[in-house]
Amino acid sequence: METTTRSKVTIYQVAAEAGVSISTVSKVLANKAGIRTATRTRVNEAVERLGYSPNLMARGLMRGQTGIIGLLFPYIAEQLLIDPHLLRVIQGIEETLNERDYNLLLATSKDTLNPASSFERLLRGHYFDGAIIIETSEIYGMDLHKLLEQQNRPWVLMGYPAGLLRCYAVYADEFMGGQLVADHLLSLGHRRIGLINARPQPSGVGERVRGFQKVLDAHQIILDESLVAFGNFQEESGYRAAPLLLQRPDPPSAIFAINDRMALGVMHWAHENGLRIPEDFSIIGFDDIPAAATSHPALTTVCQPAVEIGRETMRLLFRLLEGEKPPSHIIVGTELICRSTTAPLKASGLLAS
Amino acid sequence: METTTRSKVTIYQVAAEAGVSISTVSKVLANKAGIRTATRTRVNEAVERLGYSPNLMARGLMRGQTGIIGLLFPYIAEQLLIDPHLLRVIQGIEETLNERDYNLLLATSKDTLNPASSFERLLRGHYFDGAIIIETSEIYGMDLHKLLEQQNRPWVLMGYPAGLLRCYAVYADEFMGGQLVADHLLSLGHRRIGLINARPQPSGVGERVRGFQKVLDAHQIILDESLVAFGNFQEESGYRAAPLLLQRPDPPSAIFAINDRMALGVMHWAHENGLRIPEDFSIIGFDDIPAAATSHPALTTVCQPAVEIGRETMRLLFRLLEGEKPPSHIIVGTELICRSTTAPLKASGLLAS
DNA sequence: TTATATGTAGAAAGCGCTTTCCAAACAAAG
DNA sequence: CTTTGTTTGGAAAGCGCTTTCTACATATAA
Repeated sequence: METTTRSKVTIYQVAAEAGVSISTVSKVLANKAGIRTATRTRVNEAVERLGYSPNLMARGLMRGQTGIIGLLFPYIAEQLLIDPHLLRVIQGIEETLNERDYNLLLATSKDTLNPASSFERLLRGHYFDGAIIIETSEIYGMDLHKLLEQQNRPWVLMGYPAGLLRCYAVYADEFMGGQLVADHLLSLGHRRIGLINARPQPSGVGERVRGFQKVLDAHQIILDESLVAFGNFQEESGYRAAPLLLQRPDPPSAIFAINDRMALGVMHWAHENGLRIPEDFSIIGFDDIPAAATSHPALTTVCQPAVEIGRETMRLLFRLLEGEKPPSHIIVGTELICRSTTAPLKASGLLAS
Repeated sequence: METTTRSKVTIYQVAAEAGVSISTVSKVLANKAGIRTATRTRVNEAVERLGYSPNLMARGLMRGQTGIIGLLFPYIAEQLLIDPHLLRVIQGIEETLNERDYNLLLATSKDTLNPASSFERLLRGHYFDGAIIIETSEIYGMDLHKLLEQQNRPWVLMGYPAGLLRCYAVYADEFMGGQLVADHLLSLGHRRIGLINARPQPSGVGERVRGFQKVLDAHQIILDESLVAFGNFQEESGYRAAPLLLQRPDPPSAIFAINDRMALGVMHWAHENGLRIPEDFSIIGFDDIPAAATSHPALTTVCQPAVEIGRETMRLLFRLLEGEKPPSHIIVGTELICRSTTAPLKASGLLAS
């Protein structure tokens, strides 16, 4: 408790305490050459004794950079509730941030009338050295990137750069994810496959369907239009879509729900209606939300390497900050998480055939 | 695109453009008296034309305050996955923050060796005017508050101030929540009540049990020791605890799980084992996580007014920043969310009796 | 010994702003 | 016409730091 620390201790007190000038203190702190070891230790001791730490505002002002990275995350609460994996992304960002001496300033507008306003204030305030923008459908409405470019500061989009192609972006290969799903189902022998799609569809999600479709096409399998239902990403909508596919006279032997929550909804319905998974039909989701691992049976799904996406995003931003000219898009692979809701066709079959 | 904006526009350019001194510009921007309206508009026009916005670092340096509130949130990703309601708290904080011109700097250490380090850097850097600390069991290990006091900056704890009583804190009345649960169950006629407790138990959670206990005591109902199971807050652990209570010869007619996830686990087990809710037994959770509303049947639970907690936390911090001497603890009420997993005793009863 | 190189520390400028204080300028009063 | 009061705007100091440039030692070479 009783440190010598008293209110504001500045570089001047340290200099006085060590009997040197403030320039010397500054140089010691920045570990610059040209200071005798004896002086150096003297300063360091003074710093220790006074419990000094530099005022980052003053430093930022002088250096012309702040050591702060802005994270522009519109509607954070809503988004995270929908997409818990974004949390992992933040984690990856944070990790990489802490390796260097950067800090995260979180901006999360929820002003529906003018979502840019709070961002704008931050952006224009010269607070950050660079920014990361979490992609949400909302951001396309605001002239964020125009603002960002005006500010002449690097920024990268974490997410699918729909309609915003001339920017740096890091995102998961959802197309590949869709392919993985199709490959998996096909390799299990399924040919009659249902799809639970959704609309409106955030930019990247369409890729899941396109990748899926592509593999089916390559195998000359036609995705029966009548086997496609639409939901809204909520579990409830999967629950409602399930009977549309499963109560037909010719139900699919496998279903791809383009996100886990809807898949879980289907499972729910199946359970309540006496259908066994994967004996009666296989189901596969997308996202690998926490609930996917704990559902009964555990859901086979596709996982986005969220932490890695966060890391890569920060890394890209750092390269930009260092004046490099890095690749503009970084796409990280997805992975099939094979659990217990998918099984070979022979074991399945609602149809006797 | 083609705004007049070019690289760095400072107060000097604005002054030149408007044909006044920088002091005048500064005064206009701060809306101070003593400037003729004509001059004022001239300056404002110049600001507009150049797209100027002040450098917040410089301003912060002069004013001695930064306009930044630090949010110290250890292990954010892990925590939010466990407690989605913390998201709402952040939302409440953000709202209140945006009303004034403050910004949120997020510090989320995950450095297991020395969790304080990243916080410490921030804290000592004079970056924030004040801080909010999200209570996690981890924070008690670090000498955060010592550091905070040394920095001489106000801070408030968002959470139950276990062992840290001499601080400002805002938290939910979990004791009251426990009482609500007991009242509800009792009013439905239940007398034989099971409890799914957990350990280790974060500070505030114990209050749920204590409140619950108190009401039972008041009604001279003895909480049968053998009707108490322990989990670890995960759904899985509720699933495992369920048979311990429900497969007894004398099962309870109602169960209080001290969090929703465990309650959901119990429901899961019940469903798989042919028990109907609420016909065969009632169950009630705590937290009101999103899944509680969408479960089948929807879970009766207790809700913490998370957004309000966030708001109150910020409000308390603002009062502190303004030099007031506000009450040190603010406890906001909890609320029973009555859904479909609880029913009067007559309709229940695994026992024929 | 003088000339030159090298190592070390301080003086001073300045980052972009706020704020105090002072000087005009003008109006009102004596 | 002077005195006093009231606006209104600018000069200047300074927030706490970094960085360049200069000055002084001391060491090396001629």
